[in-house]
Formats: sequence, C-alpha cells, structure tokens
Amino acid sequence: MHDLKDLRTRPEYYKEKLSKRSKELISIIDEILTLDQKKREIQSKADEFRKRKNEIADEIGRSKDDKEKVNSLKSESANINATLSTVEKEEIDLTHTLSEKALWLPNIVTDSVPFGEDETKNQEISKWGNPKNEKWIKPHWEIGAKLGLLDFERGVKISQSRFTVLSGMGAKLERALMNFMLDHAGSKGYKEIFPPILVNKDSMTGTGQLPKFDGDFYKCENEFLYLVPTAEVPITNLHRDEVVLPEQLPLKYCAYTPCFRREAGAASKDTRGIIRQHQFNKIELVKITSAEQSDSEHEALTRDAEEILEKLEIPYRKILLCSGDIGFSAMKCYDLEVWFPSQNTYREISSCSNFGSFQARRINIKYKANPKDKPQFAHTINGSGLAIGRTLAAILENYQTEKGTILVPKILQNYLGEIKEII
RNA sequence: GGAGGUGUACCGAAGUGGUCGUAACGGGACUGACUCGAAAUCAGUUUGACGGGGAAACCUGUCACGUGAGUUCGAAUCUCACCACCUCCGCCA
Repeated sequence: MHDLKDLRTRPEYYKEKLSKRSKELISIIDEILTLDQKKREIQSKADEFRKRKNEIADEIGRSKDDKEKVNSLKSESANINATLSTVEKEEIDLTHTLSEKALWLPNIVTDSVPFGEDETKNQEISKWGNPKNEKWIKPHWEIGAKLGLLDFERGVKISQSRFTVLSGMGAKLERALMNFMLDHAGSKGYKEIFPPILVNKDSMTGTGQLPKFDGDFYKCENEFLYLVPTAEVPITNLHRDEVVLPEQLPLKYCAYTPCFRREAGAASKDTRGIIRQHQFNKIELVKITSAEQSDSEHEALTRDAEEILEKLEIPYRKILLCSGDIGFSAMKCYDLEVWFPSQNTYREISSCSNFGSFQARRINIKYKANPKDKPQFAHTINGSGLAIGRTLAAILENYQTEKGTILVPKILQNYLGEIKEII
C-alpha cells in the first residue's frame, strides 16, 4: 500500500515508476486521484455537519430549562441528521472503494531492478557449483519411489493429487533438512518461532495475500481461519500494529511451518514429483528493519539463504527479477534457483524480497530510529531459507549415484545418525 | 460447551446520558526550575487516523473508551451481536 498523501502530491512520479510494471496502472492511479478528491470533499462536508451537531448537543445541555429553545434546536439537529446520514453513507462508500482501489497498486521497484515484461529479462547475478547432467540420473520422483522415500499413490489415496507421503529415510531426510536449516538460521542470529498454522483474515490481508489472491488458500469452513500459505504470514504479523524500539532493530526471525496452497492456476504444471504440492514444508526468514538498513539487510538475508545451498553443496544460481516478473508487494527480489540434473535446468527454491515500507504501511509496523523520534513505517524483508521439499528433491538428483543410491550430504550426516548413503 | 465477571491513554485506575471528560487520580517517561552535580521537591509535557489553512515551527475540524450495529438532539455511560481475557463447572492431548 502506498501513502495516499504522497501519491496526491506527486502523481507523475508514481505513474512513471509504476508504468515499469504495467502501463495499465496509470489509469488506476488516475481513478484513485479522482476518488481521493471526491472523498476529501465529502469528508469536509460531513465534518461541517458533525461540527454543528456537536454544537447543538452542547447548547441543549446548557439551556435545558428553556423548552422552546430546546425544541427548535432539536428540530435543527433532526434536519441535519437527515442530510448527514446520506452524506455519511457516501463518505463511507468512497473511503471503502478508495482503500480497496489503493490495494491494487503494486509496490514501486527500486532502480537496480532491470526493466522487462516477463522472466526472460531477469538478470543472472551469480552461479555456484558445478551442475551435472549425466544421462543416468533419474528424476527425483523415480529414484524417490524406487528407494521407498516418496509414496505418491498413498498420498493420493489418503488426500488427493499433489499430496505425497514421505516414508522411512525420506521422512528422516525431510526432518534433517528442517533441523539443519533452522540451526543455520539460528547461527545467523534469527530468533526461532513456532507460530500458529491457522491464521485469521486480518493476518492474511496484512501481508497482502488477501484480498487479491483469495481462492489460492485453504479456508476453514465456519471459521474465519486460513491454513498458512507461508510462514511469512504469521511471522510478519507478530508485530502488526506495533512500534519497534531502536534497540530491537533489526528484528530477525526464522520459522518452520508447513505451507498450504491450492495451486489453482497450475493445473498442468509440475504434475510429477514433489516440486509443486498442496502441502509442503518450508523455513522462512523474516526481517523488520529501518529504512537505512533495509538494502544491506536484504542482501544479507539472501546470502544467508544461499549459504544453505553451499553448505549442502548443491549447484544454484541467483537471479534478480525484472520489473515484470517481480511480486506484487516487492521493491526488489532475488530468486535462488537450484540445479535439477534430470530436467537439465534450474528451479526456484527461494525467493528473497525486500518490501520496503509497502507491507509495513498496510500492516502498521512502525519503528523509532531514536527514542525521541516520531515512529515511521518499518521495512520488511523475507525469504525462504529454504523450501524443504524442493531441497529434498534436489538432493535426490544431485546426490544420486550411478548404482541408484543417494549419498547423504556431509552437512546432514550428523542429523541422520551418521548414515552416509541411502540404499 | 455451561454460569458469572472484566475490557478506558505508556502502565494502574476513576467516570454509569450533557454542565472545563482527551478523559479525574496514582505511577512511569520526557522538558524546565532549584543544585557544583545528583536525589528529593516544584512547574509543565506525554495517543493515533483522516481532513482544512500555512513556506514553516504552528493553528484548526472530524473520528476513535475491545469491535460492529442500534436507541437519543446528545453515548465511555443504555440496548443487541461479536471478539479477547479472568474465575468456576464440564471435556480433553
């Protein structure tokens, strides 16, 4: 969400910046400006009526004994009420449509973000490791099923498609990854949180999942609760409507949660394997910082995520998303993509975004840079560190041996009782 | 799930239809005075959102007493619904 006052004072700036994402946004800005103008006019009008009403009420209180005066004042107030109720209705409607409209404006991207309409303009920042593509490497779903780590049929039987059972060493490997990643984040100073997995509508709206993407999530019947699509939702909402003090900055959190997504628009994508599931596990890294620190903290958070892949010794690359591919709320975003030999390509495993004050304004998180300063909106940053299911899939491929076993990455061995190979 | 109670500013806590109620009183924090300095004391300040005026420090209007609706000329105060917390009973990992 943007600052409407600022938008009002320099609309051309917003038009120029937002047109980098999409030209259509210019007309939305114009609509917002018109609505805003109308709303302020109506508000002034309503304020005048309310002011007079307050005066009358005061006057009645002071001149209770003068029956005649009281009666005439009462009828004046009744008249005002008649008009005021329609004006107020209009005021409420306008305020509502205005804020609704304002929620559809995406964030402005920073200048370092390359311009482009789709993912072809994304910029590769760096590559790490030596990708292999030996012909004998089987896709993770084949080797996973063969070794009894992934049970697709039973996942479908007990739930539906895009649900998978992890079994035996598969389950243990998932748990090892979870612990390893949380320990890694802990060593980088992130405070570990285990949040509720069902969250209310306010939380979903706060981090921007609602109202725009309603339908992408699982909702409880007869309860106003949603299954979290990412730990970003409960973690960022920890500080909703709060002012963070200088000595607390930057706040750094990590959390494991399962994540639930309907994947409604992905009907034919990634139907095989565990790349795209309705339920998956993820470690999320979240930071709340000052405006000054936000850029460097974003870089650092991305590095923290990268290091996980380096410790696991799996090849990956780092992509800077272009203006057309970047997420709605982000001002800058790096994707980490991990190498999948069987597909001969890199696949997304982490998305590290800086939201600037965009998300904090919506969710009302402020900070004081100094104890005496007026609170201002904080900057929020988050990224996966990492998606666990996709990491497991990447291990099944990158650590596959020609004889059909899986070597356990060194860093994970002491999480798996020193087992070095899955047979 | 049943019965009762509570929800007021940074914290505690008064106020049960108007009459200096942005809201007493106490505490905390901040500013100033006294002091060589500090403590104590005294004086003052201490919410946010959305508008209007101004270059600006500032002036000014409306709204907000858990949330939302209602009654009334007028609501922290009365009515209804919802939410949260506390106590007791029931149930339960």
